[in-house]
Parts: sequence; C-alpha cells; structure tokens
Amino acid sequence: MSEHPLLAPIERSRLSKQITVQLCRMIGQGQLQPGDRLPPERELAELLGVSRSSLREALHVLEMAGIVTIRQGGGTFVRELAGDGLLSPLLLMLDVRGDLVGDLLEVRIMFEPETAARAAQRATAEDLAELERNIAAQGRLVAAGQPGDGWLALDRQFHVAIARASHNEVAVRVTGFITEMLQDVQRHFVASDERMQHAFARHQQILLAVNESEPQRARATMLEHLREVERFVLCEVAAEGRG
Amino acid sequence: MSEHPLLAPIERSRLSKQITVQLCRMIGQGQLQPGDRLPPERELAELLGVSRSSLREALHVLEMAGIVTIRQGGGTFVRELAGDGLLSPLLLMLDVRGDLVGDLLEVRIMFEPETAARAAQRATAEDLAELERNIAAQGRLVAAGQPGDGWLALDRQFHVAIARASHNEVAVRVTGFITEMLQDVQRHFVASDERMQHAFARHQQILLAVNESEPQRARATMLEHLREVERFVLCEVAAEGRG
DNA sequence: ACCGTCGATTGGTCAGACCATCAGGCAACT
DNA sequence: AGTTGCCTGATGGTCTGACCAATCGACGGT
Repeated sequence: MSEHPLLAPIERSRLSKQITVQLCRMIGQGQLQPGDRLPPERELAELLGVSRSSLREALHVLEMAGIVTIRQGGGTFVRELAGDGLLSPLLLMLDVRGDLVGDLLEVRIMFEPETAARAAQRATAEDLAELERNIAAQGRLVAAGQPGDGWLALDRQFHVAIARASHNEVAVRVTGFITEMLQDVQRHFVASDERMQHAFARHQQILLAVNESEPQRARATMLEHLREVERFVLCEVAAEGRG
Repeated sequence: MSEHPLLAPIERSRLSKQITVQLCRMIGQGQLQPGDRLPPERELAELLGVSRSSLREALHVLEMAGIVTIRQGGGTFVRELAGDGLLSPLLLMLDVRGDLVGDLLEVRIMFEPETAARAAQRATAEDLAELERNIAAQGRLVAAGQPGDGWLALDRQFHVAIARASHNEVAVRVTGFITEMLQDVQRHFVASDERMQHAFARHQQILLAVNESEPQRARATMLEHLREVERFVLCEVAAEGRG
C-alpha cells in the first residue's frame, strides 16, 4: 500500500532538473537552434535567476544526454541532433557490466535488420549517395589493406547511414548508441584484413538490396552480416579474457 | 590532413568525468552493490580528494544515466540495474522533438516482437510466474473497468517482464526506456474500457505463446498488438493536436 | 505501545574566488 | 608583407565555505 493511485505524485523538482527541462523546451521551440552558442554560464545563471552551480549541474546532464557540447574556454553549444557523434549514457553501463557485450550484440541483431528493411523502402537519392560515398571510402581502405580506427569509424558510419535512410530519427539514435558502444569494445583488438574484406563485401550487398528497394533481402543480408560480426567479437572478447 | 595517425589524440578529461568513470568502475567491480548507499557527499568528496561541486556534477550525471538515485536528506543509492523504474536520458528528447512519437512507436514495433520471440525460447518458470501474476492483476482491473494510471503501469510492467523473460539485460533496459517514454505520452489521455479489454486479450495471447514456447506465434502476436497500439496512440496524439 | 517533537544527518542552493584553456588581436621578428 | 609569438580577455573548471530543506531516528510524553 505504499502507492496511492491518485495522491502523492508530488514532483518535488530539483532546481537543476527544472533548468534541464526548461533548456530542452527552449531548444524544442526553436528559441535555440542546433549549433547555437549558449550565453556564458555566469550570464545564463543570472538570466535564469539561479546560481552557477545549479546551472552547471543541469548543463552537465544535458551534455550527457547529448543535447549540448561544452568546451572549456570556448563555450557551450547546442548539438546537432541528427549528427553522427552521439553520446552514450548507456556507455557507462559497459563499465558497470562488462558481461553485457553479448546482450548488446543480440539487441543489435534484433534491431538493425528491421532498420535495413525500412531503409530499402524509404531511401532517397541523397541517402543512397551518402551510402555510396561511404562504401567508396571503405573500398579505398580495403585496397590499401588498412584495418584500424579508420575502418571502425567507416563501419559505424555505414550502419548509422542505413538507419538514417530508414528516416526514423529514433532508430538513428539507437543505432548510434549501439555502434558507439561496440566500437569502444572493438577498439581493443585490430580486425584482420580478411575480416575487413568480408565485412566490406556484406556492406556492398546490403547497399545493393537497399538500392534496389528489396526490404526482405536487405533484412536477411544485414542479419547474416551481424551474426558474423557477433561470432567474431565474442571470440575476440573471450580470447582477450583468457589473455 | 587534420588527423595524424600517431600524435594528438590527447584526451583531456574533466575531473567530474573522471569521477563518473571511477564510480562506475567501482560498481562494476562489485565494490558497490545495487542497493548500497554511497557515503555522504562531503565524505565521498574528501575520500576522492575533490571538491563537493565536482562530485555533485558527477553524481547528477550518474543519476541521469540511471546508475544511482539521489534523495535529499536520505542519501545516494546504487540503483537496481534490472529494476523496473529506469529513467531515460532520451526522455528529454521528447521535449526537444515532440514529433518523434511516431518514430518511437515504429522502433518499438521493430524491437519488441523479437524480444517476445526470444522470451518464448528462454522463459523460466519464475519468468512465467511473474507474467501470470501480472496478467492476473490486469484481469482484476479489466473486471473492475478501471483504465487509468494503474492500467498503464501494469501494461508497461507486462512488456518489461516479457523482455526480462528473454534474459537479455540490454533488451530489458531498452524496453524500459521505450515504454516509459510512451507511458508519458499516453498519460495525457485515458484509454477506453474497450481498448483496455482488447489489449488485455492480446497480452493473454502473447503469454500463451511464450508459455508454449512458440517463438513465431509470440513474435506475430506481439507485432499485431503493437500495431494496434500504434494506430490508437497516433490517433489520440493527432486528436490532441487538433484539440 | 503509540505518537509527536526535535535534533542530527544529508542532499540542495548559493556566493565568490582562483585556475586552465581558448580565441583573437597586437607586436616583434624575419 | 608575412609569419611568428605573446598577451589579454572571455569562458569553462574547480574549490571553499556557508546556509537552506528534507529526511531519519532517538527521545520523551501520552
């Protein structure tokens, strides 16, 4: 009986929470555009009638939520929501629970094939152009035989671009999360030339299916690709664990 | 040529960021268990050799990330990771972009049927017992004809329980996110008796499929259910927009 | 045994100071 | 004239210490 359905939803809101919400609303209503620079902390604090400490707590929460970027000596800026570099509040979870990598990979397998299918239905010419550029860049790295951080970045970019082609912004964000977290894991070991070539081939097949508007094939190919990636990553993680 | 492969990846870390990571690690290594109470801010600040301000910024970020709960006058506690009430850094996004509800519903449709399928493969006796209890509670509300916040909570709890039966903790978290955000949206309008009865019937069908270990049927039924929910919610949102 | 009061504990907010970093202008050097 | 280097102001980062507000628990009265 600790909860009464009617009474007591009393939201005693911390000041910093209110500030957080208010700044979000301002961004939502277009009073603050992505890329805009916020007033300096001291000034903004005075405008809002709060102390700098409270304001700073709110700003840090917003940064963690990926809404703003804070640069010392530079200022605080509203972040591009659709941008590639997205944050990860969940990223912290991987520090908390390293055993979640397997679960994360499975969630990816549940999710991204559906995204690819929708991308095949909805991709515009611009989406396809972006994917083509990405694939071309991948091709250059493959030809040069250079796996590494550059390859990882392009790989991630490809998957996010597929999500973007699905024209579902939440999907873009979720894909950004997942790939960012997994990229962090994969950074520890370098993929072989062979792995890179195989992944590149899969990426080409996926793009082809999207380009030809074949959702089923896009979904199936993405599924196969991700299962291969899963097997590889889990092997490496296990090997690292033994090492 | 802005990137040199060797030099200059220098990561200059804010103190509050370091604190955030360190606390996460402590939780990950079991030095802090879920449910544990952290030392008081003043004490913890001294232990870490930082000021209370920096520590507070870190704690607030951790709260936003769902790692801890802060209660004025009570203390700061490590949160149950698998717990029901998880927060959402993404929740702020709905303030920023109200038009994302449709995208969110679609992501749910991509994701939860897969979760249900895996639940049908992996659910244990305890999982089923929890689902049974939840369905029974739903039945009581349906019999009493009481849609409202209580129903919404049980509805959400059902979907999260399905995710839990899939034995994928990341999936539990993602489902928690999505349902929490949507619950926030749905709170604005009350479901009809009829809607509740229909959803209840679907829930029963899903549980049946899970209970009989039939992944395909679980997936299909969940998909159908979520499409119905999507249609309903989008209608209501549109109506609200016009009102 | 129950309940209200009060005090200690703990988080919430504030104000002011100083440090670290960055951007841009200015001056000296080549 | 162009480049380099430094200086300065702006801005975020950190620290200190104080006081407010909510909570919890012990104490004493009923």
